[in-house]
Amino acid sequence: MDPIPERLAVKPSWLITQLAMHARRLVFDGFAATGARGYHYRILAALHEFGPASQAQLGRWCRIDRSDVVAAVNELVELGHVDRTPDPDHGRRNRVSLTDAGREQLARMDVVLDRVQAELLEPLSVQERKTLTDLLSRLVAHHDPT
Amino acid sequence: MDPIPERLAVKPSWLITQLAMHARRLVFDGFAATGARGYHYRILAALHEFGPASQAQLGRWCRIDRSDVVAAVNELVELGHVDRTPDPDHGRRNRVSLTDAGREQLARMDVVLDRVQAELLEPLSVQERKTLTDLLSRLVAHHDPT
DNA sequence: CTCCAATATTGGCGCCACCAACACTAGCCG
DNA sequence: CGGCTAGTGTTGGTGGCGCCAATATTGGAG
Repeated sequence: MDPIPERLAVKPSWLITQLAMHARRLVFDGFAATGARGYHYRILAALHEFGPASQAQLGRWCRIDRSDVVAAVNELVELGHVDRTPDPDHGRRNRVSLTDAGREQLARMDVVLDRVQAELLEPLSVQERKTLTDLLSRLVAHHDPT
Repeated sequence: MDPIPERLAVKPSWLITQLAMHARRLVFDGFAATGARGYHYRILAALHEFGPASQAQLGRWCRIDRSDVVAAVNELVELGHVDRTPDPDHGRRNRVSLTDAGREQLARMDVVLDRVQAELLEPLSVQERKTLTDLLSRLVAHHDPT
């Protein structure tokens, strides 16, 4: 019961945004236990992979607006997951770096996210998951000027 | 340049939410020309397909919270796209119905959305689009208890 | 030296989703 | 019939996410 209007149910843009909503809910609920949110994971992941960086660089890597990076880094500093120090070689620039606690938090969030992926794709076979990921990757790459 | 952290790029939940962001942007930009937004289209589509209904019913069909339906219907009434009249058979309930102007607006928005789908899926072949839509439909159905 | 690009920060906006509380109504069931 | 439960409309608030403008400051190019 409570069918979805055909006009919507048929449109890829609807399917994608609806599924994204379910995904965000799963991620949000999972992260809630760790006291974090999406922006935190993105920044921790970037720092872990690329090393210490300025906030502007983090924003470009994570697809987060500079002004939102400020707030997220504030929170991460407060939580002790990152350090923010002035860049010695560059007056105005900050140097954000991962702490040990941040690394641990990242590991915790990875566990959560693995569970979320499994739950999100539960109805699909391994082959289908691969197909879906491939198609999505191509679309994201196409729409991300990067 | 400005690569996406591997941890993110690999996760279906990231791909889906990122693609959803691009989709929402395309839809938003397209709808801007018509002076409407997503909620409006959903409600107009439901009214066109299922006929006049209460606000609570619209919310269930469109996956919109009751309180948000209030605001959206207010805007649609203001725009002259729907009528809101008290349900004669049911004291508290309203009866929301589509106007001629609403039907025309829905047609305009359909044109916009068709263009958006084409742009969104541009890199994919016809067969791939079908595959993607099928996979997404199954996932959405799985996560939508309704 | 001057001008331009980049950086950090503040403050604000909008969409979408969600929740709690209230007032009221309909319908059911004892 | 009376009272309770479920459903309805409405107000008001919260939060995540994405985005933009303005400001102050700094580095580097020309």
